Amino acid sequence: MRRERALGSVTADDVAELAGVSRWTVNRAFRKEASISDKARTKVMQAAEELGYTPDLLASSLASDRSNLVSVLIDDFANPHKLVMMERLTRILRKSGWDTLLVNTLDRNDANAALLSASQRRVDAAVVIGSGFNDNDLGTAMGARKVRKLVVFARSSRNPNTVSICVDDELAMTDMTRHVIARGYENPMFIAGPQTQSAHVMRKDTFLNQWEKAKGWRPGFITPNSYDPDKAYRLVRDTFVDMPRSKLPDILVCENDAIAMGAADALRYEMGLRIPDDIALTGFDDVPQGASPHYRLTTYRMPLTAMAEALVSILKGEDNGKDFSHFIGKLVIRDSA
Amino acid sequence: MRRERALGSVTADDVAELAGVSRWTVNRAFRKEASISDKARTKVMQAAEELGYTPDLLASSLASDRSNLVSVLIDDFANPHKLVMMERLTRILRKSGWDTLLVNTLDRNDANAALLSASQRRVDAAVVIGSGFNDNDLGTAMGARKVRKLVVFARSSRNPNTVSICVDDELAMTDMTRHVIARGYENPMFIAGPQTQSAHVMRKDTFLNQWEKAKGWRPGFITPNSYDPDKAYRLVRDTFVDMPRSKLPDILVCENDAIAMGAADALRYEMGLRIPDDIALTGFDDVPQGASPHYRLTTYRMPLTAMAEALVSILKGEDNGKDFSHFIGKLVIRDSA
DNA sequence: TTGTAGGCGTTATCAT
DNA sequence: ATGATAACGCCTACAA
Repeated sequence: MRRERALGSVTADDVAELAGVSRWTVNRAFRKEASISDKARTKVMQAAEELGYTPDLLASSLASDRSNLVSVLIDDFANPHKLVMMERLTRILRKSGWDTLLVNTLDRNDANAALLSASQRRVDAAVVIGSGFNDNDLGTAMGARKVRKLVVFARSSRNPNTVSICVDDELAMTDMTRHVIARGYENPMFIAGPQTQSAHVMRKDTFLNQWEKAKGWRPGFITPNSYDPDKAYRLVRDTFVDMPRSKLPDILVCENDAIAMGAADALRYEMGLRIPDDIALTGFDDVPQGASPHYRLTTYRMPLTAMAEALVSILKGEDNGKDFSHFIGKLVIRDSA
Repeated sequence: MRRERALGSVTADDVAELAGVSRWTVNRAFRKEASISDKARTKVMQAAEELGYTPDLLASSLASDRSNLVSVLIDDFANPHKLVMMERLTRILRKSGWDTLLVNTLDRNDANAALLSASQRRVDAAVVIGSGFNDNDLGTAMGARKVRKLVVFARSSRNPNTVSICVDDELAMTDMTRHVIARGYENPMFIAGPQTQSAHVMRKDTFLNQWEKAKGWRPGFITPNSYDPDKAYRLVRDTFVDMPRSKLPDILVCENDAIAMGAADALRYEMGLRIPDDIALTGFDDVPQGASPHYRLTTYRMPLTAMAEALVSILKGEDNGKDFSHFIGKLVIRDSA
């Protein structure tokens, strides 16, 4: 009982018949490392061309248990750095033969559902980019357990079941702290991102520790509890607008660019302060907007390409337990501090 | 000859056995509109829970010829509006049961390859967002019947094989032109995006036509040939920096926000001009950054949610040939013009 | 409402 | 180097 053929569907059998070979030979012709004679291959390819045949990835995945699919979970689209990371990831993955499933995870519970549905598509790995995924959930969640490989991107994770690909935040922030000190700032304040228990972004602690070590006292910090520039804007305005100028920090060290840009806008447009003359500012991520003359943001750039390539090596199983959580980026010094 | 079982793979058969029903009953339990007794369903669900069973979407897609997968092709990550669109599309699609395959199409040729690989995954539709995809290429892709449905998002397309979901650019730009005229500007210049033969963005022509109709003369235009803020910056600088102030336009009408923001930066930081006092500016898209106090950009917001929902209705086949190329957005008036 | 047969298009494995 | 058999896990159509 043959069902109606799917639209424009040509199978390996059709090609095999036309080429006068078996279906398996057709298949071999389409893979690089197959033992097949040149003659057979060209014959097959010709027939395939003629019929417009291309292998069906769905069937292939089902049979081989490899999907060449990676799902990327993102929970925060207010941060422009997400766009940069997505561009890089999708580009490198595609170049290496993987397609990317982009999942917009609405909230924490949803992340689990997303992981689950990713596993139902048999993704080769799930990559998590964002702060809303905490290590505990990642370890215990039903969805997480069913995914072959779970990768935390651009953030360190202590969960033993996940691999994390990220810069060495401690080293990076130490560089930044040195720069701040070298520039002669004396009264810093840190603006931190979400303070979830287990999203181990070490930047805040590193800055505070390093500063304390160098100067003998521990600066304060505030947080908008998110990486949203608007929220940072409001927080900075509310925190500083009524403060006497003499008490203001001389530099705001921000956990990332999204926060730094919001902070910069508030300082400038709510309080009429000049950057860096009246108050300086640093970020992290090096988003394109931070380079604009509005900000000229001093920041830190992660080696995203290398990090994406690390992901590929994990997918290929060529990582041999290598540690990818200590990438070294680059301090980008501009005018903001 | 049983192959080794995939990691943690539980099939409907296992559940069936445990629940004491047939495999097909298990299957029915997992779909909403199936005729199955409550008793059978709860029994199945319990067994499924116990074994950690979830249906395999790959096998399901293969058998049903429906993947619940949409591929979204994007060719330009410099424009921040892409992030907004992706957020909306992925959210609405997911809510409606579709997963999103994000494809970063590296260049024009690549678009075809991307469409091909999408078809190999049997996506239910391919959605194209960007300027680098021209109607002819899209036409041939469809001609080869590679993709079931081809949707051009946020841009009109004349190709009869594609559906386009977009605002009525003519209406939108007419609104904008009226606003510009009402504000009393007299010497506008248009900054256009890529001038590919078949990317029918009508904004430029509409503005020029409307202005001519109202004022009796046709303004000039320039183009950075892309929606990249940096390129717009350089173009505006190079075009105007040596021009006597008296000859400068009094308003730059830009095809979108990405261009407008680049232009604004150039005017301000290369030429020391104030916006809107010395020269005014309008954009299109209403990206978040345009709302910042740096720009306070007068712009136009598309109804992205409704547009994404239109996509869903197309996927569901509930669109009965409806026309989705005349959505109405909203003029967002801020300080830049 | 439930069960059965056949098929979706490929790949792993073994045999020639 | 090539061919053949048996899965992969589910869905459609039909029968009971």
